[in-house]
Amino acid sequence: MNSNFSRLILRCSDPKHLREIQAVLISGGLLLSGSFGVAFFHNALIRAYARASSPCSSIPLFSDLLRSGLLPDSHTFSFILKACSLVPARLTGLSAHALAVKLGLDFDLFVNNALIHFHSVTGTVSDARGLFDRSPQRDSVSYNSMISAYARVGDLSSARELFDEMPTRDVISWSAMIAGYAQGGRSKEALRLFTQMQAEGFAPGGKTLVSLLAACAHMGALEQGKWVHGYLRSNGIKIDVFLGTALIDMYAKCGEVDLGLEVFDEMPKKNLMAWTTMIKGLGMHGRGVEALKLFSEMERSGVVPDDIAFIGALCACTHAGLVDRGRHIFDSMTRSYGIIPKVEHYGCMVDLLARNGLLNEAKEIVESMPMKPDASVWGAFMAGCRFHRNVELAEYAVKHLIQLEPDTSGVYVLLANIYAASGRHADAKMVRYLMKKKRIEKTPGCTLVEIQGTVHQFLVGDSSHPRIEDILVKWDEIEGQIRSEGYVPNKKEVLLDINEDEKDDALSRHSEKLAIAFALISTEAGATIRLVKNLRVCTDCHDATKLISKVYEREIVVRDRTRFHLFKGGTCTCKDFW
DNA sequence: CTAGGGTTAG
Repeated sequence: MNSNFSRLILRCSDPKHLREIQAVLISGGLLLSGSFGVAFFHNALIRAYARASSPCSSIPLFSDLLRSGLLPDSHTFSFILKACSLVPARLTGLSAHALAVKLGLDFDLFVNNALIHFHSVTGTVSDARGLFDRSPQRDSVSYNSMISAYARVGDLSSARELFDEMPTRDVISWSAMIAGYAQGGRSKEALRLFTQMQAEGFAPGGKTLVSLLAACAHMGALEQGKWVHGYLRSNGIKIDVFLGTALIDMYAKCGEVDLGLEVFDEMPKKNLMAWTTMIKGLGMHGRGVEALKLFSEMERSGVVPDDIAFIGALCACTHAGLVDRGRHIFDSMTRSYGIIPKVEHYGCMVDLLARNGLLNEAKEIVESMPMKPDASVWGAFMAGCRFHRNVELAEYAVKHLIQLEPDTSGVYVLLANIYAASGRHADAKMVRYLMKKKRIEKTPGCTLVEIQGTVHQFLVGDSSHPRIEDILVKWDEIEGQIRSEGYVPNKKEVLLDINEDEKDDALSRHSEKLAIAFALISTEAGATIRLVKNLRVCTDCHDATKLISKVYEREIVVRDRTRFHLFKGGTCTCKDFW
């Protein structure tokens, strides 16, 4: 009887069933009955709940146990620590730790590792490191916990140090390190480590591939991402919500939302994150109407949107110019769901209104919002002023921006561009002088392009690429071709006070132009070209790219800082609105 | 037996 019950408990992975079993035990008065001073079922339940990712149910059981005078064993401790790490519940975990010390329990490898993990999640990395260093013995689990602890706080060099020094690495060590690079935005290193992992004969699991897909999404590495998708299929790895969401995001960020939609439609279970990712993906591609349709569908299916989902919906309105829908959604956020708008939501509204030329309404929001507008709010406002060439309001915005972010180059560059575009060259000069004086450097424009699975990087004015000669020759040819289609270099936004020829030159060295020229000489006729930019695309490059798509009969997909542009036959899906 | 690695916004 006893052993049957505990076997049942330990085999059970569904919290609902566990609660049923618990109810039966309580009604039979068996829950706290123990043999040899140990509450048998009690311990088993604590373990099972922690394992079934229902940690909140473990903790009250533990408190019961302590009140009953029966003793937990050291296995129970590792599970209660796991539960406390998951919740997370630092105080309970600490008292458990103290109790274990008081009881003189055996701190074996399992308990020690659980402690390291607990402290790394609920305390500081250095707490965890202290435990790690003091442990009488360490195995790969201890190392792996420390690696992910460092990765979580972004200390990748410490993580890597441990990774390199550990005697034997397993799949999880590799996976933790790859995840660290992916989360820290160091996608190239994530990919490189993955290649190395495979070379050393480790087969990646679903969890590793989720991180890898995030890295692909970040870099716009479609070929790599597709390879992962193929790998999943050919190895029969089930696409759960995590993998599904990561795939959707990867396809969306690599310019193939429709492939993302296919994955989305095939997902049997969709959680909030999956919906949000799909909605945001459509929004980025300017497919706002579809995004909002999905948002309503999500609401109908009973998934309750959170603040982030609303940001997705509002962004979708912005990129598709749906002002009234945006206003309505902003209201319904509080009215229907009781979500109090955060700065970000006000930022979305300001963006939506300002981009659509409703500058005064946007200004009213900035001035009346219940919290202090942050740099992103002023930034959105200023971008709108710039787009609609309202120098006066832009200056007003910039005064606030410079106060909030006195060391960021973007503000100065935007202001100088506004002045230059409206012919106020003396003011533009003044801004540049300020930048020089404050030693603020302009963030260099950077474009990535994937050619046959390899990602190439171009910086503005960059001549480090091995084929730079060919690239420049090609650009001359391109420029000649598009000039005959009506291209006139748009020098308004070039802020350097150099002569006209040099301005042409500065423009022609923009990183996306170099990348496009390179893509044209290294891909077959008709192949789609995909670029990822770190900044917003400039007006001149946008005009040029439209014409290139027509003259060379290529589809060119450009991922901006915030959205996608699909150039085809001389037009762009953003409808010149970004 | 038990412990360690995962996805979205700005």
